[in-house]
Amino acid sequence: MTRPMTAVASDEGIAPAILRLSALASLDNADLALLRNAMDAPRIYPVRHTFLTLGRPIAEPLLLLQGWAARVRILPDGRRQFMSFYLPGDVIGVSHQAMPLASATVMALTECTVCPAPPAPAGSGLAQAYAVAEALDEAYLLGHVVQLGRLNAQERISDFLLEIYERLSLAGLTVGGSFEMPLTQEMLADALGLTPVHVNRMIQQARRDGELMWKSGRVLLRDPERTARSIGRHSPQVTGTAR
Amino acid sequence: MTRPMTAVASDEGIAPAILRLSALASLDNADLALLRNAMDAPRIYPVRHTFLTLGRPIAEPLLLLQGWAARVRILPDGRRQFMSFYLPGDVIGVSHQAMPLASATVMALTECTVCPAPPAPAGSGLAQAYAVAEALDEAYLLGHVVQLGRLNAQERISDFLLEIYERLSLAGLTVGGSFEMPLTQEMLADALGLTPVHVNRMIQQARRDGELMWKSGRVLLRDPERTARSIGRHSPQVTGTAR
DNA sequence: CGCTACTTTGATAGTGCTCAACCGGTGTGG
DNA sequence: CCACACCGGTTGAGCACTATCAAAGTAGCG
Repeated sequence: MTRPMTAVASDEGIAPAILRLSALASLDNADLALLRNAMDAPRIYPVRHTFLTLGRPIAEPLLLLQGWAARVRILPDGRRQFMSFYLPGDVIGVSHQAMPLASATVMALTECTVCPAPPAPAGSGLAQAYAVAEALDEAYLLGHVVQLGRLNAQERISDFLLEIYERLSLAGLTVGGSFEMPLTQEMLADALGLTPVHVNRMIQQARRDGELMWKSGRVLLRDPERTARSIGRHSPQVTGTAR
Repeated sequence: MTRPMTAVASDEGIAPAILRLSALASLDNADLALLRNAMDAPRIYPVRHTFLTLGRPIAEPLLLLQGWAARVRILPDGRRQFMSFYLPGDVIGVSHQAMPLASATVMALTECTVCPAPPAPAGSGLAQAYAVAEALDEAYLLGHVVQLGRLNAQERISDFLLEIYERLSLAGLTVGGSFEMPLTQEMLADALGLTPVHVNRMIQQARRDGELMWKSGRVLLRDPERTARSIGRHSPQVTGTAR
């Protein structure tokens, strides 16, 4: 457990989160006020900070403003598996239980800026946004199961990058087909159930195939549409209204 | 879509579901009355019935009384992946959205008896039971990701059978270390991200190792504790109170 | 400038896949 | 009552994908 630093959040830091939540449901001024208010108390945590620990109580849900975090499980022999990722605008630690215990450990993969997720009034747009976010979360988790179970290495990497691309787009964090990718190839391997070496080789092949560019923490997908079609990817759709 | 048959549910049909829910939270007489009442209108669906279809609206949550169902995804080229299983006492199609769309297709793997899941009064034991059930569901899904990502074939099979054993125990559906396993090896393969042939070989090896017996739809785990230890399995724990 | 962390490369091994065939039980119809 | 079909389980041979081990290259950073 590490201590937060008090943050002087610049506007560009919190915009993605608001943008993302707005994309999930229409937020009115009251909702936005709640969010802005909560964001007045941002906290910054360093890499490897543990937000939640498997089996320990969940204090309060957090809204991720900046950075990446992930649900992770470490096996006794050291094998590691990332189960899902949290990007700006995602909510960490929602539960509908009275005394919830964390169903997984959540760890900061980069420096992370967070704030408490403001409780949403029943029926509000914000409540709806939370619900959609939760449903999306599950949809991505289901997608991850399919990835691991039935896609080969090449397909897993493409599918993963497409998912991230799509999610970051909702938060306005993509420029053209490109976005920041703070994960190392080793982390990617631990998300995709592969070894770092093999991930490296498949990425190089994708590069040779002109599918993507990947340099110094930034990924450019040459033709997301085509790639998506080639691996039969279809994006989660969990609400009748949004998008 | 197939038509339900009207059922004359015998008591042994609904007991497992009540047992399971009671194991998740303490239900009072009002809760039990709600359940018993809902169970008065059981419906029986044949194998391969589709309860929910990916992207289509969810009508009402269902309580599974008898049989097995699963969330499944079929890829364009025919590859199939089971993402999670529903056993007696599980609730199919919970959502916190206003107009929820199914995040996956749910299909009956055996003949299934279901009834509408009675709406739970806020704060009731039943509501708590639903919440815990939902959390458990997610915990098992996370476990599935780890299985697929970081366990080898042998470990996946053991882990899967242990999970099923544990879940059926909650519903009182195990006798000693044995329980009914209606899945074919092919379905198991589609759950574990393997081929049927390889599943077969690994099962035979487990048999030779004296780890399990598997005959005519019934599995006996010789020493669940030892097996669990050997693969470092630890059971989900998502509530401070129950169990 | 020298760490350190990350990426890249090579050689070899092994787990799990593919294809193909056979076996055994069960249910059905002649 | 037997023939046949069907489904699920079993077996064998060969191969491909991915892992493993080891080492070298590269980039950021104090």
